[in-house]
Amino acid sequence: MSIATKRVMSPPALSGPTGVKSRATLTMVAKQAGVSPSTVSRILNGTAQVSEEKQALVKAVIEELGFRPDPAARSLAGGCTMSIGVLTQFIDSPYYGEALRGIEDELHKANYVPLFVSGHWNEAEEKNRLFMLQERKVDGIIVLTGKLSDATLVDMAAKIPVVVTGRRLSADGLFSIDFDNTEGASLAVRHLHALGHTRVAFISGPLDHPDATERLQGFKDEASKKGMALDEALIVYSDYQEAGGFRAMNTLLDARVQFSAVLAANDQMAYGARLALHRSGLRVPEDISLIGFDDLPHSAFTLPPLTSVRQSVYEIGVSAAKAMIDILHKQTPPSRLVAAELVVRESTRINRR
Amino acid sequence: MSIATKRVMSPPALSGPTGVKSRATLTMVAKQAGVSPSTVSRILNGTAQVSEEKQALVKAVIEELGFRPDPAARSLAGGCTMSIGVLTQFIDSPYYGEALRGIEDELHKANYVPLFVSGHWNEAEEKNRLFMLQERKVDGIIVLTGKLSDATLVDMAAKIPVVVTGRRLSADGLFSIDFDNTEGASLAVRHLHALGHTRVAFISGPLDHPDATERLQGFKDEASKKGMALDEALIVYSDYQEAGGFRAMNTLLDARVQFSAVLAANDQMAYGARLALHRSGLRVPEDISLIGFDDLPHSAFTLPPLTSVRQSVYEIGVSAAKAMIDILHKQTPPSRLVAAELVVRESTRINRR
DNA sequence: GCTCGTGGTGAAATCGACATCATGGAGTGG
DNA sequence: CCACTCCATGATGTCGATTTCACCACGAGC
Repeated sequence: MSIATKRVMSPPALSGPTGVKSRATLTMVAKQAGVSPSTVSRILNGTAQVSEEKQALVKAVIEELGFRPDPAARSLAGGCTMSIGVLTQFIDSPYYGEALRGIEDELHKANYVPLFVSGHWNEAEEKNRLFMLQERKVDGIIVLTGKLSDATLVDMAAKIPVVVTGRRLSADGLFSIDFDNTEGASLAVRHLHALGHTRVAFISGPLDHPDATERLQGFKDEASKKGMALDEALIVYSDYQEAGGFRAMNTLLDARVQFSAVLAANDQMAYGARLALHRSGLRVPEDISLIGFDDLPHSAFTLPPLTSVRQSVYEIGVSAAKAMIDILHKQTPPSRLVAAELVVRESTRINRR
Repeated sequence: MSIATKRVMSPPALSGPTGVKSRATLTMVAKQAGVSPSTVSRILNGTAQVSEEKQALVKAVIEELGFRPDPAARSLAGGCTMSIGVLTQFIDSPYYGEALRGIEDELHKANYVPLFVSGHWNEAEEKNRLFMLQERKVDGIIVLTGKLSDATLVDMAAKIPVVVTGRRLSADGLFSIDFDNTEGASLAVRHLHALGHTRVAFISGPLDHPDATERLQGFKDEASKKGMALDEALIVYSDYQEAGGFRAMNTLLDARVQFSAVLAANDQMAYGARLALHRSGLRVPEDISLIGFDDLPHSAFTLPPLTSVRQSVYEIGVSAAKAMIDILHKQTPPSRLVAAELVVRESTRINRR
């Protein structure tokens, strides 16, 4: 209805930075340059050889007309859409947020556009969104962790390039980027051990998150290696959220378990735990040492600034995007296992007890 | 997970474990139902009247084949793409993040898909991204604040529905949703005044953000109305970031200005300020009261939990999305001015001095 | 009784780019 | 000098949906 009216106002070209673009079409470029549309297309995609002069000529015309191929038309005709689907879990997650930024920045450099969708840690929803992405003909899909089975991903990779973070997986058209979660947890435990802590509590993430189990494993392994206490009472399970960390800390406190340090499986839970500690009159780090995991940007500003295991999530995002571009360019991306690093701030201290 | 096979039928129409499904096309539906493609299209978009029986028949076939119209083809043919462009500033901003979630949730209900792009508080970049969005033929655009001129937005609204937050603006095809920033700041000042604070410092956001100037204005107005101190030395300008709040607090402290309370123009700066206060041996709230603005989810877990001016950013997102859907349905969205509300926690207290 | 809408429908053109195929001329080899 | 390959390039069909136009039947109006 209103669509009919809209179409009329195109011709008068106002191609300046003001932004009103009368879309130039490939055909217009062709006519203007005195060649056939096929030739223009060929130049655009480098599909076949074209003489130097025409090439230059056409490029000039493209520039002049400010022509940009229509993604929809491209997609229809079977070409690429220059867009990459990105499955995250919650669009406002402080953790994955950084990865999204990395992806966006990197993709933009290569002229690709990300399409962000959220799976909300729900397998059915993730599948659904992935399906939508394919429906929208994205050229590739980046999956940030999630609950999908490996098989699902491998299957999908047969049809479309996939890059997945948070697992170690390899298949045709599939590339994965993993963090060293176990090593990260070990790092934290070693730090605590060096400070003389022998009884440290662990607030775990939900075990249906693969990274949560890895972090837990890392904690257990290193603790037992160092001969530290490892009773079940020292471990509580929570949900990776602030409120969950708060509750977890309280159950730990209520159980009257003895410990001089706490390792939280992510920073958000550490924040909550820290508040719970405060409510119980326990000081950090004087009475209890506290370590987080992820080193969210905010952790440098908590009270006290939080010691945390750092994995540059931004870098993960960048790497994932780069890997995707590589795959799209038919190159094999270099394998990357993002290393963990301990950022020591002020929430940990020597055990005086 | 083995149940997954049965669960998928109407919405995603995923096929067997292989996942590969040769997309049913409109033409296939038409043939299968024994009608012409035109008729199917008409039923799909309600473009014209179709007899009851054919309508039912075709709908059945669509269901059976799991047909979903191809967005690209639709877009090409001039129909709608069922996608809405969303311009945010940083994809990982804790503030806008909530709005994005609201938008995503609401849009999804109406079967629309958001396309998130970031402007990075850079006018040229914002224009550029907006341009890309139009190129991708989104059906509408939601702009979260940003630095674009009102004129730019109004111009754009002539071509495509626009919903913008953070300003009060009205034009054809343009709808705006604003928070009551001034009122929010007033609220905070009144609270402080009631607690007996007469000298309160203000850490402002960058003045090229319209909301920052409004918050500053609200602070000034209410402070003078209550006859509170208002020397220039009490006001410092920063960048809405944690680190900026930290620096701002320090300049305030270094300048040896007298004050018993601090109002930060957003929570992130309040976090930074709080750390700076701690570094100087000042306690919150015993020595200094502190109020933030935005009430980020995290603020309930800071030490002490932060009193803050709440504006449900999630709601803003939802409202923006709803308004967009309304416009797209040719209805006039109800005007909404999101009210501010003070969440009193533990960072403020009676002034004893 | 004959025209004039009008509601229901199909045929065909179109959107913008890509891919296949056809063509004509330039370059080799026998 | 003819045949044959090898370009560069143009013509044409295709992707999947929308939309315009033409058409047919059926009542109503004069």
